[in-house]
Amino acid sequence: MSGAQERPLRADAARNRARLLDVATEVFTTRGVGVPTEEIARAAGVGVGTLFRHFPTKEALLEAVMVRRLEAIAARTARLAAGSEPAEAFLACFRLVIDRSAGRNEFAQALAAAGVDAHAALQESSTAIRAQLAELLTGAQQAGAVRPDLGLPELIALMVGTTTAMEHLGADPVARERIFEVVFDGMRPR
Amino acid sequence: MSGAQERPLRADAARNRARLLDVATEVFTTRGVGVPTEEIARAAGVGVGTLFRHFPTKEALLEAVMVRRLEAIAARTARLAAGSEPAEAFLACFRLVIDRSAGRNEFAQALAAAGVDAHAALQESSTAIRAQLAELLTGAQQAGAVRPDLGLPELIALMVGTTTAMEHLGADPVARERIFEVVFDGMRPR
Amino acid sequence: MSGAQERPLRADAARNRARLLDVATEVFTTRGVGVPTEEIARAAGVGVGTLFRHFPTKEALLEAVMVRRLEAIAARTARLAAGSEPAEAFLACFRLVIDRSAGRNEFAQALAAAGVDAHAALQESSTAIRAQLAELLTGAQQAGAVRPDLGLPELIALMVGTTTAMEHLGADPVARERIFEVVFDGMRPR
Amino acid sequence: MSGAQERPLRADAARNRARLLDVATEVFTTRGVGVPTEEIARAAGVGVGTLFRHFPTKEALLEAVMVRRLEAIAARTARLAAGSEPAEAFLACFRLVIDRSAGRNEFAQALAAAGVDAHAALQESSTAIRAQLAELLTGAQQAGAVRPDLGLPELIALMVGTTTAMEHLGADPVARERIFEVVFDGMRPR
DNA sequence: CATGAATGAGTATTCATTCAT
DNA sequence: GATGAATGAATACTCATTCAT
Repeated sequence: MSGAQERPLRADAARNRARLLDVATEVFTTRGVGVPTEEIARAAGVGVGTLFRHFPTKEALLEAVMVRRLEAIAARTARLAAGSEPAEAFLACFRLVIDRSAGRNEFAQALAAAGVDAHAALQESSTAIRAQLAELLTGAQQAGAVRPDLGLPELIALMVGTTTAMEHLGADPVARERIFEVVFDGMRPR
Repeated sequence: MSGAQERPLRADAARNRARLLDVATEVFTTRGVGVPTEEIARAAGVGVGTLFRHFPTKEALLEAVMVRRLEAIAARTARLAAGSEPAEAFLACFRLVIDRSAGRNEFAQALAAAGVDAHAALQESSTAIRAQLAELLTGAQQAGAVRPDLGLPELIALMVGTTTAMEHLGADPVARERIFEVVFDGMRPR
Repeated sequence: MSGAQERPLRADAARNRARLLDVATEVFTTRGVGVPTEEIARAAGVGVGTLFRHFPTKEALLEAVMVRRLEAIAARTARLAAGSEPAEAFLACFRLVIDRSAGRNEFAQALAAAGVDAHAALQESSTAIRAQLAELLTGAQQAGAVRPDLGLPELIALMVGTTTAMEHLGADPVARERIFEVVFDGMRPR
Repeated sequence: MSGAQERPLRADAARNRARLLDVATEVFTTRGVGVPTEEIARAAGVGVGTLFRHFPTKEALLEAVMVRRLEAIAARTARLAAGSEPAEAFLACFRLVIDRSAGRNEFAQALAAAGVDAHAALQESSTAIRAQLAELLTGAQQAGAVRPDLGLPELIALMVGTTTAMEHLGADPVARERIFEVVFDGMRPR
């Protein structure tokens, strides 16, 4: 499904790549994208050279992290869409995106920004998710569960906005749920 | 409450300070906080030395910019609160905060950062706004226009989130209005 | 005569700039262009930041060094051209270029390379010298002292080549003089 | 004279070594010595590891390339010396060296670097050529075709210089020939 | 033997901040 | 007070060389 032909990658190389991605995800998410590459490499237990062998640019690393996130979301979304009725699936997916996008805002924003600039891989997986979202949205609208005048751009904006809101709320589950209620109620037809 | 007594500041010094604040607001808002101090100074028509005389740190400059913004919002809010009935005032104020927070998100978020890390001056004006918002919120709730279980933290989170959402929508006024509708509808009692 | 309007430059700044140029000339000439910027800065008694304030790029520094050399050569050449008869002036100038171009070859080559790629300033002073050389060449040819079929490109190639030859000869003055004799004899009409 | 006894080298190993040398010659000549080892290995169709097994150092690779060149020149020179009269042989050999040294100058200069710093193998083949050149030179001088006061060092310097000159002239065959004429005329007894 | 992943010292450049003019 | 030159720590990225697979 991906256009590039990658050779299997040696066992240790694959492990390093994975560690790098994990560490980068954690670090970018909690401390922002300003963290030095060297620190990421150290945290992953490899030298900088290794980091740059796997990801030729810091930006490429960031992109890879986001692609992985987006793909995870897309996979879950697909499962949700398949297993429930439209309205439910739509809301479940909305929650999913919010939960998975948790972390530093500058980071989460890339979800939407992807559609605008971004490079190949990101573009691709971002497009995939957008398509899924569009379908879910239409389904929920046809089921009468969501206001029919809400477009995909607004939906994404609401998702990004909700993510940001959640970040500022911290962990309090009651408050978080209240935010979801407000947004979900607001999206219903009047 | 602040320990230092400020002497009146010479006329030209005051003018420089004001220009610096104006330019910094513009620059931080449109291009983010990553812009070099030197560039800000140049745009304001002064040397870097002057910038650092007025604001001992880049962070201090950023803070000053935000304080000014918050104070402007507070003033408007006060006027709104005085001149309209509670529910209307509440919504008008919500819009106001969103519109005035426009620009780079990292920036707008400082509103909420209040209790967390911010410095004295920011703390202070942020607290002032929070008080006003709390009052407006309570008023709107007593008037039956807003769900009674919505707390101040959730309100602020919604504001920050809405700001973010707006940023991602760009200028399209119809879409922006739709976001407002969703959030306002969602805040109403069920 | 130079197109850019430079303000006078503070005394210390001028001194630093000059030191930087001197050190860079020395270092590039004797050890090649691979020498780290930091070392050049240290040798000039300034921080790297200062180096980069004066020359925004390592390449810019190299260019400045060469421009200075070229300008020095051009000035001397002009004086030579004015004070002697064509044939003599031509040969004197040839010697001058060789002597002034001494140093690491990669470096000296830039003289000719200048006409090909190079940036504004270098281009300019390089063009100036080329014009002078062309005039001297023509004069010498009309005086019957140089083969008439020798063009400016060949002349410059011979200069660069002679410089290289001299480098490989070291300081032995007799051998050096013999090289000059060979080249000068060779340039005479047959 | 060299202490290590080399075992015959497996067929594929020999092939790899040869390919490496060919590629390195091509690459160093056309793009300079700054090209990364990895790229050379890739172009030769082997891994870096293999490159470093055959040549323990990048410098060693460079040296090997030059030795091969020098040996090729030496072989041709020997044939020339055997088959023509002294004066002709001398000039033909001069041309040969120039033509064979074509390419990046830093490269051609190794010829002269002989007595200065070079390592064993280079030293050796360089010395061999020098001996041949000395003989040819003497022959030409005895035949009255070359000024008798020209020593071997000057001859080599002239060769290196001529190579450099040629590089700066590009491909124009007429101009190149003119350079040869100048140098050859210049070398004649007065 | 071949491979290519890992390493990490080394390099150019930026930018907040200080201080001599 | 204002200026802008000087500073140097910090940072992304490269590349010769080593070594596990």
